Amino acid sequence: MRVTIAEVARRARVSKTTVSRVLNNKSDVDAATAVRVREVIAATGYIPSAGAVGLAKGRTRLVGVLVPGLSPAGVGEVLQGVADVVEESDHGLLLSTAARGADSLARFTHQVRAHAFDGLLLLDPPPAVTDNDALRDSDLPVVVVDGARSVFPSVTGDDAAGAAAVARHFLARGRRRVAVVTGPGEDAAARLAGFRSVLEEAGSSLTGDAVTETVSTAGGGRSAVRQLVASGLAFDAVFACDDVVAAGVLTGLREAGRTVPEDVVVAGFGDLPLAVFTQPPLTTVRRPLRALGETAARRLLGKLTGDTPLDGMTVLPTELVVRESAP
Amino acid sequence: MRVTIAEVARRARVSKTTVSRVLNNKSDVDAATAVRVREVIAATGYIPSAGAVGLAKGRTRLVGVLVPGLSPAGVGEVLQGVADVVEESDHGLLLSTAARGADSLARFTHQVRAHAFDGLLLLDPPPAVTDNDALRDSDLPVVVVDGARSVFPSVTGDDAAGAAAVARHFLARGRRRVAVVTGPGEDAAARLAGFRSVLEEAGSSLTGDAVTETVSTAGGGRSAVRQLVASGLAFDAVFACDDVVAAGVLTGLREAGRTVPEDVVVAGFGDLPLAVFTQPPLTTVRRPLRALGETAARRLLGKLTGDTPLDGMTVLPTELVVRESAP
DNA sequence: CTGAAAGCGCTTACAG
DNA sequence: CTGAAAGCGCTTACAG
Repeated sequence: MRVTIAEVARRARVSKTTVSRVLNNKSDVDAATAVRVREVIAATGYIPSAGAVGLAKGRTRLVGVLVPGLSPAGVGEVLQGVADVVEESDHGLLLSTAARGADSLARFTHQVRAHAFDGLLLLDPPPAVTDNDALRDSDLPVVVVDGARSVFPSVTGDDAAGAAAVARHFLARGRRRVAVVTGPGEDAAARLAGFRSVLEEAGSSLTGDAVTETVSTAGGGRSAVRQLVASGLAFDAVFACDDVVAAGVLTGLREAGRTVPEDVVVAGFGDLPLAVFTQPPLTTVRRPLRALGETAARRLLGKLTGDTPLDGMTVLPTELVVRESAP
Repeated sequence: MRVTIAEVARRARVSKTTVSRVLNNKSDVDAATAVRVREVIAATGYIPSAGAVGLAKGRTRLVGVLVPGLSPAGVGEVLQGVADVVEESDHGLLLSTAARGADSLARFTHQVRAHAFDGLLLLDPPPAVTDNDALRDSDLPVVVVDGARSVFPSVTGDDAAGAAAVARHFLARGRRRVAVVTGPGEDAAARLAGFRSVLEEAGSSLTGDAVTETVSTAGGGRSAVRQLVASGLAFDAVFACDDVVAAGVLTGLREAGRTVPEDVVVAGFGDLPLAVFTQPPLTTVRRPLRALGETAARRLLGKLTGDTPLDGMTVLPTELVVRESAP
């Protein structure tokens, strides 16, 4: 049989109220009484029921996390950062996935309405989530990681600065005929913008031909290079807005008989695990994935446990990682 | 103000009992009454408090999942499989990490004792977890994924068969002088055993010199090759018990001036995302990661929602994936 | 310093 | 078919 607060109270010959006081470290308990209660707690291995405490206190000590999916590279790292902070604060992590579209959204909305958690972390949320009525109506504390133009407080990496660092690196190495392979979405757009700004400052510029938009896969990078080569455009550097795409670019260049980094230097974005395994290894931009998760979680918990107000956007620095693809 | 069952009852002019009946789809409710109650529920957007339901029913509708960490390759895939099944069954997923050693374990034990979830999934759990007293004492349903010799019901991949397939592939290609780079741990041992058994059946065998144990990193694979080359052993094939190690083996061979796959063929294990990005891409063994998660979750939920008994070990097939490193 | 009682928001016998 | 009451296991005014 499960031991309850009533059982502890009986054994310690006090009321449940007093046991509760000891449990919650309230003052106003006689030292000797407290000791006795603690002894009984230790002897019985009593742990308060999370559910009952939650109901009585009106909070769950649970933090919800909504992720786009668990397999995409990077999600695990961010989540690890979140978990580290949340676990340390003695909260639980309730994980939800947005992988199944409308169905996922319905489930998620339900959880919000059911008060399944005290606070919420949104990883790269789709608009359907951030515009969600249930979420807006609730006064649930929310922090977004990597959500573009979100109405909620957010934490993100300085991707534009990272892309700018790549551009500067290219220029410093004397590469002037630069091509870009970009993906769909706002993240890629922000990177492209950061990259372009440096080029323009330097009096160089990116012509329309030099920018290829493709899908964010290795296949996309490879065919973008084929297209670039076929167009006859001369280029001695390629910036891909994503490491996976960059890996495809490497393959495409190899097939086209161009050497890397001699003929063409290549840089990616993200510093995914694969970046060190390509041939040659990729120069890329590291996003502080773990720190993004940690920071977001810390801000949320600050709101939950203290009263740190929640607003604005935190931007974490990115870092240029130089490897052989663009030394 | 939050709308409660009492409020719904008041508006529908029935008792809370009746609202509860409608909520839980009990029969014995007048059709017209049920309609009226449902209308009020819809109008108010009422959702039962997860905490209160949990307390009253004695279950949380939460499934706990303990992972070794979120960044290691493969964990995300398994977790995705788990999430798909758990979310579909209308349960929540309470995620815990074993990344912080004793501290993590204490937290985890606490959750078990606090009845924070109705059932538990353990991913590649350390002995400290499976031997945990709190866990054994509780009658919590548990399913283990990839736990060697676990006392709990488990789901795992047929690694030995996968390794055997690699050995057969090598032999079929006429490679007789085979070396193995293995890691620490029982997983690696199982793979080595499967590999070795095929070789012995074929009258070939693996001498002590041909087996190098190293750490499970690219650096480990690289130095293992250096060592192998330095030893003067002749070899025309390398089986690495892990893709990351295999990637290091590739590097080591390149440095030693051996071509892959001409001089030496190489196979890894795991089919991690990086396997397609190495040069040449890796022949390897695919473990059914997502299916492992799905199967484990399905078994656990079968126990929770139905009464499917829980025992024994489910072994899922692995698959040889042939790429250019060992065509 | 301590306890009886009410309350958190539900569900479940029990009685009708 | 329906409701009053007790109960799930805690916490929190309130009174002493």
